Amino acid sequence: MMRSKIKNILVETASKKFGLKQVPDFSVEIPENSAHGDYAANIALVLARQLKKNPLDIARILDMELEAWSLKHGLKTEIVPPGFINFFLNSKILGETLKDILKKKNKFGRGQPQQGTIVIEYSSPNIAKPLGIHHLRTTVIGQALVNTLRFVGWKVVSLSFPGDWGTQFGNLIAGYKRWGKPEKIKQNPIKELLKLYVMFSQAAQGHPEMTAEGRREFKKLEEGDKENLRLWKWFARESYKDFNKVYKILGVKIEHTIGESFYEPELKKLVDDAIKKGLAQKGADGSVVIPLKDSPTPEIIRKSDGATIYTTRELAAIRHRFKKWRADKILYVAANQQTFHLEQVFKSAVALGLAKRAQLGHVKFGMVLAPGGKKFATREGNLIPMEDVLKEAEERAKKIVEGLNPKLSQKEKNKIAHTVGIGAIKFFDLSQNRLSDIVFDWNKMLNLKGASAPYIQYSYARLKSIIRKSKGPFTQFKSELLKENAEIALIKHLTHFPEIVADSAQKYEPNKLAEYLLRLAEKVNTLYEKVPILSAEKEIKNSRLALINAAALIIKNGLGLLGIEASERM
RNA sequence: GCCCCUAUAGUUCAAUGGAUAGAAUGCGAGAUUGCGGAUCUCGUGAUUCAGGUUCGAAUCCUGAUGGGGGCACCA
Repeated sequence: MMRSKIKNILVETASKKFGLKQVPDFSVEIPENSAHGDYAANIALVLARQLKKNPLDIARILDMELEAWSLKHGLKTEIVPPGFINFFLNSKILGETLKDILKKKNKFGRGQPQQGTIVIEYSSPNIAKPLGIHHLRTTVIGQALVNTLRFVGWKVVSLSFPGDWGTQFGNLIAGYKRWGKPEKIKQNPIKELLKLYVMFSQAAQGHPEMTAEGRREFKKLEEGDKENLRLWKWFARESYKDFNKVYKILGVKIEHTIGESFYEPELKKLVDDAIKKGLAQKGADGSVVIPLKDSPTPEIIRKSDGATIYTTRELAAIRHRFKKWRADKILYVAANQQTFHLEQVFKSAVALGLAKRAQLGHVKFGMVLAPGGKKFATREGNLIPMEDVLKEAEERAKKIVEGLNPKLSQKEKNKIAHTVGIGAIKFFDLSQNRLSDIVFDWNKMLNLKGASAPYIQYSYARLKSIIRKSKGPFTQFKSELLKENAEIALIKHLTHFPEIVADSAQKYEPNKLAEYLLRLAEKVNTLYEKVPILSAEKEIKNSRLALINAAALIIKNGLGLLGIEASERM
């Protein structure tokens, strides 16, 4: 990547020229304003204070020293007040990049495969409830992170950790025993189970004897009660069928699904060992806690009734993951609300010697809020099933396809509606900063115009349309023939793809890549309007075909990293 | 009460401490004998407030205000 080459040579040159042991951190950025070059370094500004020199003088000294290197690497430099060094790529190096893209295709921009193993836990629904709109972000962001981190060279283990164990299943079983009807559940399993759970939770409010009843049922489940175990297995089976249906629509593939219940057999020993080693303490009421420094509360790992708790299972999971996959790191793609809880789990894991703090990371994100900015709550039963949202998106997209391309076959229309509708929803999420809240709004989410996946997909389809109409060739070009502004802007943008993907992966910020793809589509559309391709003179035509071929490759690959499909027709 | 996230055009979002704060949408004006008008071009309009640090602050620090979330035997 050119950016890291520039950074490295600047560090090297500065330390040599000014006798520095440590060059302070500085940036080589990709300026938004093209007049500021293709890369801009602020090293002279950063060094000015330390060296007590005029930043412009420092920039000039560095630039002179770099002259030969720049020339060799196809860069023209420029010193600009107050002390920026701007680098411009020349047409020869741009041609080389274009060639590289056409050769490597969807491998262009890939990182070296040696960075270590990272486990990413995401999309962990609770059984006996449908996947809801509130699972959208963890699922979509999680999948994008899996794809991008893998692309830049990490070995990635993708993992879902469903909530299939705990007191809530005591509540569910208690509700079922009170009011459940097997034949009704067979008809519509998830909907009925959710109803029972909600009914019981509501009835238990202000009725401690019912709360105790729920806990008792879970305790029995944990002790291996046959009837409760049978019910639990049944509920779980139905749930996974339901999840997989939605994942299929969403195009999400999670390699491993290991629920909380998996860790049940090892929990007793885990807690007992912790007590034995003096890392956990038994309270007067029979509960067991891990005392935590720098935390307002200790963490409970066994309840006073002797049953385990979520944290206990999390700790067992951490131990298991490090062992099974020899992981260097575990990332939790989980909502901001989980921050305190996960912090407690991480601190507990460190206290028990299961992990170093730096190996555990919480990739947090804002909430999907109900219209009006309120939280969706399952207890009140107003959960919005993800499946409904996805179906609605497909239907809206279908209407648009009908209007635009009525001649396509029904089958093809459906396929395009799926690609466009699902893409729109995913992009709506991924194009925004992870941390901000999203207010759920059908119109905005499904708006197929403007800064959206369909805009990018449309650009792709137009390129593909030209490619279909021409007979090629698609890889023969002369870079000196690509000299229109629109062409140069596009090639330059393509050059930055590896750098953007690397940033996006490193910061766990898919919106960086989403933004890049929007800009790319914009440049493609501008080129499309300004520059004729099929009607151009032969050599120019071939060069332009090579260029749009490369652009199409990058769009397709970039969207793919976000988990979004691109259709050749739409 | 304590803790976490957050505040940027009317609205929805961008912007590693860096150059003239970018888009989308909305509104206004324009572009089609031509490769797909779901497009393109131009215009309009914003950093919550008060201090501080810095050559330079939307960004960092302190305080205030607004919004969301969380605070051990739920997950």
